[in-house]
Amino acid sequence: MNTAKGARARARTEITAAIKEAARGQLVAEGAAKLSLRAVARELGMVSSALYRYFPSRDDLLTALIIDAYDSLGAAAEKAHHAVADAAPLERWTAVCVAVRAWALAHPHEYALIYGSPVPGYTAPQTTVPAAARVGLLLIGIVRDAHEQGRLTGPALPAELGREAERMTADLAPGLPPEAVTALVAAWAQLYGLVGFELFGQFHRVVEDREPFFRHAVVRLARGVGLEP
Amino acid sequence: MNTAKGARARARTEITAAIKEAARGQLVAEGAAKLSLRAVARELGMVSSALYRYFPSRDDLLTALIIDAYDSLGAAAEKAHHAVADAAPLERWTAVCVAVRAWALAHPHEYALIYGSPVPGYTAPQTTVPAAARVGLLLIGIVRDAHEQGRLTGPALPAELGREAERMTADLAPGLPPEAVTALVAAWAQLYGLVGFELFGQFHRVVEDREPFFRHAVVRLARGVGLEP
DNA sequence: ACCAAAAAGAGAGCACCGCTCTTGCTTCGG
DNA sequence: CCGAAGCAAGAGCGGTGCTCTCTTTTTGGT
Repeated sequence: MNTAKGARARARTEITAAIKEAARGQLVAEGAAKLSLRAVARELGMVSSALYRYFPSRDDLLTALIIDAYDSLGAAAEKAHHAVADAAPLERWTAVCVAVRAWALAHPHEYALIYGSPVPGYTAPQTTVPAAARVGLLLIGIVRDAHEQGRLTGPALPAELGREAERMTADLAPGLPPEAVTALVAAWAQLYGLVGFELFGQFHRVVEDREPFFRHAVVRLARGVGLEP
Repeated sequence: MNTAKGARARARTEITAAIKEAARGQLVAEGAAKLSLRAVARELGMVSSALYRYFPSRDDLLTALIIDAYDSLGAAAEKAHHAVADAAPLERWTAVCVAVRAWALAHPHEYALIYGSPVPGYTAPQTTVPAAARVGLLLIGIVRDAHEQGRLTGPALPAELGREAERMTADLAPGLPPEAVTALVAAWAQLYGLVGFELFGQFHRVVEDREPFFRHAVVRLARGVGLEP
């Protein structure tokens, strides 16, 4: 499908990729706020206006980078999970969480792009949703397997959440106990709280030995969801 | 100390405050990335270069806003805590967490400023530390009271964390059980994961009935730390 | 095979930005 | 009362995102 498209189409995809790569380089060097279309164009030997043939605005370039980042994170998590796919649910859970943290530490600016503050008036387009969901789906799958293996213990849940818990269960993971789904969604958010605090410096002079701390916290998260040791 | 300082000093503090207020206005309207010194100056009827008498750079203005935001959040949390200071630890814990969430929802851009991605090359100056610590100290105090009342139950902790847990305990909350301190630090980070996900749209089409969900998650957090119901 | 249409690049230009420097005016303190 | 310090103003530098126009190149239908 590459060669059949003609020289022009091939050049387009190549240049689009080159732009994204150069932009990613700027991202790791300077951060999202300093990403400059003109600098990207300069690096590629183009004139700035030519860039607008490929991305209608700076924010669209950022959106493309966001989707790539979600996909990169999702792929890293999936790869780590695949390596322990036959292990116990708790191990799989830990592997995914550890992979998320490792990816974040390796790509801090891209992590900030997707889980930090959203840019100015910008709201993430629907396009990002599937890529963003990959880690969540992985965690749901682990809990589902545990449930089917009868290795999921259920905690108590206040009655007021009954309705919402059932709705979330129907939407996200039908068949699972609603209490587990509620705890899972919370654990999902809390995981990124841990990663974000480490990455953005909040743990400075608070947590020093971070990897074991993280592993421990993540196991506690899993226990909260009902994953047995 | 205001009137005794002479007209010039009084004017300086007033203008500094006016600049911060105008900047805060821009912040809620446009977000931190679009905060423009020139626009602030325009709004105040000054010329842009005059602003540099008060803040040596845009980042310094942002730093001032960051400190104010930490203080505003800390004050809101402390006020909410004071209202239930005589209640059971779990209630006090919940009150503080709910206040953090409420403040974040009411001041999303300021929340993004302090708990979102850090700006470009910028590292938070040491000045922000005391203001940033207020909520954490509140939570520590609640757990300490629970411990002194004998209402703190301790969970198991892997041996590998012994060293780090003891160090954190000595630094943050000497006298408390190290397992509780470890869980507390994790819960502290996880709290902001919950708030951030709601605020930055990650819960869109996932969690709908957010306040009860949050309260529930926060109670689970407290249980994890060892606070009895 | 040709030729109109579509796509792409180049350049000039607009309005804005952070920031610096110089020039006068006002207030302060000895 | 007067020199020094603080302050506002203006011009200007290099940078930004983005638009518009003009030219060249590639494409696809007749």
